[in-house]
Amino acid sequence: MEANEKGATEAAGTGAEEPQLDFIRTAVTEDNRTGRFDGRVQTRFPPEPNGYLHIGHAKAIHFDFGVAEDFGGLCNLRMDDSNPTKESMEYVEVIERDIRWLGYDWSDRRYFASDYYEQLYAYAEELIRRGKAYVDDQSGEEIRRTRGTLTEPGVESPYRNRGIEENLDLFRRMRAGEFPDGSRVLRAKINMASGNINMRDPVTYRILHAEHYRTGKQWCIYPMYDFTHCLSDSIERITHSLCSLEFEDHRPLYDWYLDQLEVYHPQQIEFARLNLGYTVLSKRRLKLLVDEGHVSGWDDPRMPTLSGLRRRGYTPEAIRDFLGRIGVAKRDSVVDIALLEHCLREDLNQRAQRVMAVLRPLKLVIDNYPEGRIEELDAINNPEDEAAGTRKVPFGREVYIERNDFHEEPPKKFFRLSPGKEVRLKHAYYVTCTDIVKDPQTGEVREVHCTYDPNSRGGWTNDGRKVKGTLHWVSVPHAIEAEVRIFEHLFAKENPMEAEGGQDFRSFIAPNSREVLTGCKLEPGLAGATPESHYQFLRLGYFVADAVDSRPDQLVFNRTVSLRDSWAKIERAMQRQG
RNA sequence: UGGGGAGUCGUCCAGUGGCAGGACACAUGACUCUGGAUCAUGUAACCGGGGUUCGAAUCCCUGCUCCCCAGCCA
Repeated sequence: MEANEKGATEAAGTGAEEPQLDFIRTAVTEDNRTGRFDGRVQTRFPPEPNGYLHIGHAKAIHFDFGVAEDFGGLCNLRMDDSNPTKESMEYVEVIERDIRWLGYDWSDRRYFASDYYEQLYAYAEELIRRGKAYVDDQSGEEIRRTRGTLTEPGVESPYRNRGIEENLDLFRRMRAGEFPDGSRVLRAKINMASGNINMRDPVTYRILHAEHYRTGKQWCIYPMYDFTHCLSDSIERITHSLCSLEFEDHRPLYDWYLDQLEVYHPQQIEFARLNLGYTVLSKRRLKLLVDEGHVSGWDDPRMPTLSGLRRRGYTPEAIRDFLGRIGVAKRDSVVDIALLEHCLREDLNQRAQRVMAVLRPLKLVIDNYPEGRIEELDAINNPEDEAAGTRKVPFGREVYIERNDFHEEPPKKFFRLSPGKEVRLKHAYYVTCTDIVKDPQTGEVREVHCTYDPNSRGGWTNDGRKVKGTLHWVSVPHAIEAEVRIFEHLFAKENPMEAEGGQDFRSFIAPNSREVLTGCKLEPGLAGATPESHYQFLRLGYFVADAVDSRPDQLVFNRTVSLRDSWAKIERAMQRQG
């Protein structure tokens, strides 16, 4: 029992107290206690196949599937597809792939609202027969105008009191395709003066001579969300219909349709959707980023989509851990992206193999090391996992080190390589900097010379010497080359939605959120690395072989997340002090 | 100014009449062949004002602030 996965965290302290249930599980528990649904729990995850799933959806998935599992129930996957103009099979396939990748299973319970069209139509006729719906001949413009405002009631349609037979006839002819798009709608007959605008005779069916990706040209009228959703839930015998806060004032309508039709009636429960710092979680806005080319696609490693996170190197375990930690409530909130990154590092730290890679190479020549001599040194694969074992890494007279691991004039507290200083080459030897070769034109450091201590083989001596700095390196003749992509947050502002003065979230897109480094040097063991394999590049961060662009003979790595960097922190602090 | 929601450390989530707690972040120290990891410690909050009560984050009154709703989108 992983408490976090179950959404029930141990009470603080002794752990002897009752587990703390979130407000959803508390409600479900109460329903079970009273026998409201005969102790049955059935949920559903209802995406519309009009875009890729993002981590906000993952929160919904986590609760939809998690609540069902906790109470011994089931969760359906249902494509909420009642708008033929926006949906496609491509999205259905990606949605399924991403949910599976996250680690959830709907077994054979994949449903489509579009499979219920015939039954929904029958329900609509029944609504008419009960005098609870009417065909309105007004235009969209007229309907909008007569809906009223937030403070003024709407006015009733002149067609509101048509006879049942006339309504039935008209509705059937709508279905038969006798009328053009927008000429008529079916409306629920509720209350044009309601303070809740959703209840002011909401449109239930509209005419749309559009081809649907599943039903083709079979239909030219399509049901609206509120009607479709509650009845789909009812048809599937859902007990708890979890959704986000903005549907709170749709709940009276959800309940109204079911009550009027006197059918099985699930309970809708709303919770706050996820917001994350430095990104946007809205399918509409993410689609804009894709369509306008701000990113390379829905799976761009900077995107908060599940596909993007996966390509970036996020693991499903890390994401689910995160989802378990953020909890659920009804207040709007913005979760610190640092928590997501923390969960990722924690997961990868346990299982990523350590390797050495130099991203911005600087040649280091060990003058007293015999020319042509090669040693195979032992390197630990993962200090967190002894079972991961060791590997051999070739070492010789010339190695690449990271350019910023050398400073001719070291700043305070810098204990890496600088003239006269001794550092350790990880797994190898102690070296002491003796000389620098500069480009006569630019003054740029071309190579660094040093001597090594033969007694420090393996990176250790027993003479009590304090060598604080440790550098990663790659042997020059053995290095393989790779492209490495460094990513930063897509937005420069923590809450991109706080745009002012006619601007929108796009004005905060960070200009350099993607940096491509070529000619990076990797230790030879990385040759043939398979796409989507995770590594820790020692001292740099976690990296993943890109699923799309990396080839065994032409490697491309994405930086998933950097290691925590306390040196960068010190640098920043010193900068602040001037 | 109609209707529906929500206000607890910097952030997220607990606490529902009895010492306001956890996680992340931040800070300090220990340790370290990754300035990683790990360990220890610390800083830090109940939207305001009244009231009830021995006692209020919790109950009552009142005010304030924030979010959502006027698609033939979901």
